[in-house]
Amino acid sequence: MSQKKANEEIKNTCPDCGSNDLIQDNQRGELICTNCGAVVEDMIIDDSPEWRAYSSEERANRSRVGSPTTLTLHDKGLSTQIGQEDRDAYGRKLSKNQKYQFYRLRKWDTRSRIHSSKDRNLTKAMRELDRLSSQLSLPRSVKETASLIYRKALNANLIRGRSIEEMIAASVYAAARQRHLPRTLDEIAAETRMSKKELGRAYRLLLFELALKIPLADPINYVSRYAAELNLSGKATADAKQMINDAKREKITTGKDPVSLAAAAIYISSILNDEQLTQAEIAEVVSVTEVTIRNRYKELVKELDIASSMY
DNA sequence: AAGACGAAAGTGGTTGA
DNA sequence: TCAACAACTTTCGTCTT
Repeated sequence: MSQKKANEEIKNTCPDCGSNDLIQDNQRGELICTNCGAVVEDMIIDDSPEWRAYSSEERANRSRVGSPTTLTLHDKGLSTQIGQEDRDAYGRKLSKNQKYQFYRLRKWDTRSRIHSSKDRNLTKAMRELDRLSSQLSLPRSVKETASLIYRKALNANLIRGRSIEEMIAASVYAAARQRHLPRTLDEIAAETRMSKKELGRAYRLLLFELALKIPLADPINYVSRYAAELNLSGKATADAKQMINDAKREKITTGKDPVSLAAAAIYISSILNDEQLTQAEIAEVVSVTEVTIRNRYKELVKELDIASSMY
């Protein structure tokens, strides 16, 4: 029971919302509130046992049972289910009477599991989240974060009157940015049935109502992504990032679409490193116009005195 | 002929009176 | 609520390689 002891040092209520519903994420070393998504504690130590078993008896005693809980299932993956087989534990067929009993049990088991409208909503929402995040090939961390944001929105009664799809998409957008793997509004809108405009509106609602703290989209994150897509060398990618940093220092990044800045930096860097990409190629994969890339890159060249290193 | 260039006109969103 | 505005887009004719 030395494990219990270690855990007593750790908080068990969320300072943000007072919920006791905290889960420990040992991969990231964080204690997270499942109600509002706040990180209650970080840098915690994974004290789950690394058990060894020397006999089958020990193994039976020490096995850990069940799958890890996950926020992407509406009940966090904790529920039990009554099996569909009409047989008892010994594999014998059930009598007619028993069969009927089990039918009713199953029915009520399902009903109680998915009973509240919130739960029903979440069930649908998590399915949609699954679909969307795999379409966008988003990693698990983003998915979990999106799920947290959505739960928070649900608790704040922001979903009623709006479509689940809409709010899930907005949550995904927010989560991707929070995790520094931004997807553009366009990319997400393309995978859903709504416009960039509607998505943006839903996202702003989330931002405002939930007071989410989301870092401004950093062009550097887009540089990594798009440079990889354009097969730019590591050196050229690093140069492009450096360029963005210089641009930030020169105050010329505010108000500009971070995507177009990334595009311009990639363009310049590709030329400087003898890996010349055409404006059209870049425009294609980052989905801004050539004209915009031109404008941005002219500006960068001028403000950062890049011309001198070109000749 | 492909790519780069930039002018002109239009769009959607933000800001400030 | 309206007008001004900045960023971005679309389109297109022209220059450069």
